Formats: sequence, C-alpha cells, structure tokens
Amino acid sequence: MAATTPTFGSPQAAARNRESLFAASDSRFDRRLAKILAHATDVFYEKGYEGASMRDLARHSGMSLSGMYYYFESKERLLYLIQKYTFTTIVERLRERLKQESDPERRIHAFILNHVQYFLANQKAMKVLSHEDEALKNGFGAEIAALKREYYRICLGLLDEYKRARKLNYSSRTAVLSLFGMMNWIYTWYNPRTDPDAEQLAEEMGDIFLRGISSQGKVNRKKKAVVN
Amino acid sequence: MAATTPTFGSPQAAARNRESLFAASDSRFDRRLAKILAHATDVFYEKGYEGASMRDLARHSGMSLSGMYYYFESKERLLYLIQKYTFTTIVERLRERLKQESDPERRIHAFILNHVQYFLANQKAMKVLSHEDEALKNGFGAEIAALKREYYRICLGLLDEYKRARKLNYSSRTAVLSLFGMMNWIYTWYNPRTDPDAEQLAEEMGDIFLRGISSQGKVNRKKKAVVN
DNA sequence: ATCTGGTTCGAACGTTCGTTCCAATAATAA
DNA sequence: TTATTATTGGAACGAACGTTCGAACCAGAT
Repeated sequence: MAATTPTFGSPQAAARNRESLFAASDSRFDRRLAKILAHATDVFYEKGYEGASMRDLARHSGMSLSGMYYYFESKERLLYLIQKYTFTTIVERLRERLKQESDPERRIHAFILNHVQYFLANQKAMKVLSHEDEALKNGFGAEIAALKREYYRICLGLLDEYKRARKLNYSSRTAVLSLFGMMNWIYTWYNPRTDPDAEQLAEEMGDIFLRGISSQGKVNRKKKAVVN
Repeated sequence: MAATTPTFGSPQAAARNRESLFAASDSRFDRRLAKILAHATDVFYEKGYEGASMRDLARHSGMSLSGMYYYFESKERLLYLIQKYTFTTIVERLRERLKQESDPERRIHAFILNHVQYFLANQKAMKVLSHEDEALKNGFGAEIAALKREYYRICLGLLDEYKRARKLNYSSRTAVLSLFGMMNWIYTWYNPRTDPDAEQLAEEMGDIFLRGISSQGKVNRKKKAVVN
C-alpha cells in the first residue's frame, strides 16, 4: 500500500514526481532528480540494488544522506523510477521505428536494432533493468512487470506476423525468449573496446536469429539454391 | 588472501572441506554440509546473495546461526562452494558427453543439450551461478571466473570446429555468447508446467542456433532445395 | 528588512547484518 | 565408565542498514 499511495517527506516533492515521471525535466526539482537517478544507475550497476546503500547513492550524488529523501520516499522507489523511465523510453523508441517498417522481416530487424542500440547506449540502466528484475515488491514490481509484458507481447506479435507471412511453424514463445536472452545477456560480456558496435552486433544477432527461425526442419548439410 | 588461505573456526572443519569439495559426500560432516548447501541454494535462489541473511540460511537449514560457521567460514565461502560445485559438475558431464560425439554439429547439439538439461534439472543452482556472478570477490571470484572461462573456451572450440568443417565464417565469439544468453536467460521465464521439457527446449534452441550460424549471407526469401 | 516556500544536512532512531566466543551437548574411543 | 573429539546454539559484538526529525540555509517576492 505504501507502494500505491506513498507518503512523501515534503509536500512539494510529493506533488511533483508523482505523475510527471520526470520525462520533461523542466523544473529545478526535476533536473536534480534526473541527475540523482543517473548517479544511482551507476551505483546500482556496480553494486546491485541490495548491495548499494543509501549512503553510497548519496555520496555519488554529492548530496547528504537525508537530503536524498527530499526527492524520493524510499530506495525502492528510486529503483522503480530508474526502471520505469528506462523501459518506457525503449518502448517509445520502438514504436516510432515500427511505424516506419511494414515488411515482417524488417520489423523484426528493427526490433533487434532498437533493443541492441539502446542497450549499448544505456548499458548501465539496461543492466539495472535486466538484473534487478525481482528487487521491486508489490505495486512497484507489478507496474514494471506490466511494461515487461507489453514489450514481450510486441515482440511476440512480430514473430507471429513473420510466421504467418512465411508459412513457418516455430514456437513464437520460445523464439521471443531466446531472442531476449541473446540480447539481454550482453551486459555480462560486452566490451566496447573489442566487441562490435551496436549496429554490427544487432546485425549478427539478427542474422543468427532470423535464419534460425526461417527454415523448416533440420540444418541442411549441402549447399542450397533458390528454386522458385 | 582470506580467500586463498582461509582460517576456519574449528580445526576439524578446516581440514575437511578444504580440498574435498564435498563431491564424495561420505563423512557425516560432508553429508551435513551438502544439505546446508542445498538449502542455501534455495534461499539464494529466492532472495539473492545480498538479500539472503545468514539467519535466513540458518533457519532453512534447521540449524542455529552460529552453528553454520562450523561448516564454513563465511557467507561468501558458502556461495563459492555452491557455485564451484555446480560449475564443476556441469563441465564434468559435458566432457563425458563430448567423448561420445565426433561430428561437429552433433557435438554442438550435445553441448546445448547438456547445458539445458542440467539447467532445468538444477534450475535454482544455475540461477545462483548465473545471477550472482559478481558477488564473489578476489580469490573466490577469480576461481569461479576461471571455470567460466574454461567452459566458454570449450564452446568456442566447438564452434570453431564447426566453422572449419562447414567452411563458414561467423564470429565465434558473438555466436558463443549469444548461445549462452539464450540458455542462461531461461531461469527468468521458464515455467515447468507450460514450457517444453529439457530435451525439446534444447532441440528448439539448438535448431535456431545451428541454422542461424549455418548459412552465409542473408535470409533467403524463397524456398530452398539440395543441389549437390 | 521581513516573509515564504523550496532545499539541504547533522544527528539520531530502531533494526538487521555477518561474525565470534564459549559453554553445553552428542558421538566415539578407551 | 571415563576421556576425547565432533557438533551445536545462546548471547553478544560492532558495524552498517533504511529512514526520520527538526533545524538551518537559500532564493525570490513583498
């Protein structure tokens, strides 16, 4: 219940970040909050949600421990704000990209490119989103879970489209989740100095995945040619 | 240094689990330790390493808090023992399976089947291994990291074999890590009541992956046939 | 100069953390 | 039985945790 109807330490702070989601960081308050979220993302990235203390977060934000509570009511809500913003943004961008593509195969490529690009451009936030999946309880957790389900369903829809258009028959669920696994695992191994950039990585993964789901039956042992 | 030359609370406990790795759970001590590890795996699975307290672990083991320290010197070492045992076992089983396969494609399938089967049969331990990757520091962490590298290299070798045998040219590194992503992500979504069993899941993922890396160029838009 | 509302922080609250000490108990050997 | 060793747990340690409180500070308006 504290999750759905939170009591804020200060009435000014309360009215602000309740619904604004600080997306439009206009006011002084919103701008400062956005900076705190950015620093908190760094700390969560390095120490994990449980491992990071409010004192760590305060120190990295250049603010006192108690001062933090002027901007959010609890550590849990801080994580929630980070995850919600990150997820909302990636879904937003995806929707814009999908508007411009109609071919089922290209739409899947667009999905993958969007995910990988955003993932690498915001690696820390995306790790916090992927890794701290179970950290939020009750209301907070439910809201993020809903966003996740929405994102999942978009991808599922793309794969169903593609399956119908090509008359294939794979399990869309297994395919979606395998694809998510490929992409979300990136944060555990990616090294920007030695590994390919976002566009190339998206292409490699996209090729593996699309070829993987695109033919019936087992792997052919001989070379193939177009017959029709 | 505490990691490489640990001091045990009790001299009896010290000599035991130092090198035995409790694999051969013969003595009373080893059997009890194995049970504690099993219960601790459950708790780490549900609450994470940082989120699980020694008091949680003790309660689930039906033992007093201080009694736990007779079996291991620290919470960190407890996680280390779980991870080391799990990883050692999966590598062991893999080596046995690979002995029986010589065809490069079948060897990759064997790798995937081994991983997925063990993953689903020991889902909790495998989540603790995958998810709590950065929890161990210094000596403990280095040892697990070495096992991980070994496992990675085995898979890399299999993909290189396959690439040479089929005269393909994908990036083995990206391929390995994509495959690991697919498989290790399972713990975030798998539902034994509704999702396919290990053999079928391994087959689906194996098919996606192998077809994905098996052809050159882009996805063909037409049907294919064997010509040679 | 005073007032007002937004912003900051030092100090402290009560709780929980991992770990230790040491006495008590159970098992085994003599 | 007694002597010895292996195992257990109650109580406590100091440190760290998330959160709260109230006083202080700062800006801009009056």
